[in-house]
Amino acid sequence: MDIFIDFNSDEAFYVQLMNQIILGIAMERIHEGESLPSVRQMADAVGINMHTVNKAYNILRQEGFIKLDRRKGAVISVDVNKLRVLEQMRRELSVVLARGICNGVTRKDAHQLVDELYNALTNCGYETEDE
Amino acid sequence: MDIFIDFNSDEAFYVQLMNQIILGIAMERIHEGESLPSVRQMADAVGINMHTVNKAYNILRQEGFIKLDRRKGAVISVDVNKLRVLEQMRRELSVVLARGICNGVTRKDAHQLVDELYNALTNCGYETEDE
DNA sequence: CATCATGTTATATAATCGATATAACACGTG
DNA sequence: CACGTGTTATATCGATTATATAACATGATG
Repeated sequence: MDIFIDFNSDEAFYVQLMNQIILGIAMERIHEGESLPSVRQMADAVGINMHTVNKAYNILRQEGFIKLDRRKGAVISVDVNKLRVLEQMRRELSVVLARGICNGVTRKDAHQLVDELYNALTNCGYETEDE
Repeated sequence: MDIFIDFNSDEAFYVQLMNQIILGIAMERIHEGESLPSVRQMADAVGINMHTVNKAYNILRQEGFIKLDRRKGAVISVDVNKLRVLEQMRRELSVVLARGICNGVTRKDAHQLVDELYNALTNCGYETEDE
């Protein structure tokens, strides 16, 4: 998991860290059962403070992406909760889609974007069907 | 345009205001050429400060949703920039989709969600095609 | 057992952000 | 002119973000 913090971004460091870890899990660049670097190691590696990393890890735990174990550190362990996540997606997506609709993004465009991102995240080709 | 600010939300007031206006434009509850209430009227109406409304209006102008005219106030005037918005959508969507993928949201689920929201926003039925 | 690294917790500080308040200015309209 | 408008300038207050230093309990290692 190579993580890069953009110090000029307007996104908080802990949010950048969280997002990249979530992307990493989705892209299977890190797998269930594997551990993230310790808060101090991660902090050193990406150049931010220990407590900022700790904050990110704790929210990730709270959201069910990792489990914190004093022995094994921050272990990837997704507590699948499809309904909860679908609700969260619905809320965030509605505004994103509205922005698009105002700017001429068609339904087809939106689906194409979803497919594109889905492929990029799952690396399983160009098929539109997945079940 | 009836706008409601959730004072208990963790979302900033000016973000809530922006989002509801963008949703309003997408849903055609307010149309190109029409004006939003003045910053002071809007502030009174929803119960927040004038400067908070001003901040929202200015960002909306900066993002090309309205034009500020001393005569006509905040006029809806979408400066269509599909490419810019698609880039923004790509960035925001990737994290949303990654969250979903980690939680068992399939490609089909994602498309279904897009369709559902697209229908809700555009009120044009249940068709999956739109061009 | 002693050492070490770990997560955790507690403070403290500085900078930034969000929200409000008051005031003033330039401008267009009635 | 008087009024409402957007705009700008300060000031204040609280919360958030990020850092820093320190301490503690615990698991692993030698």
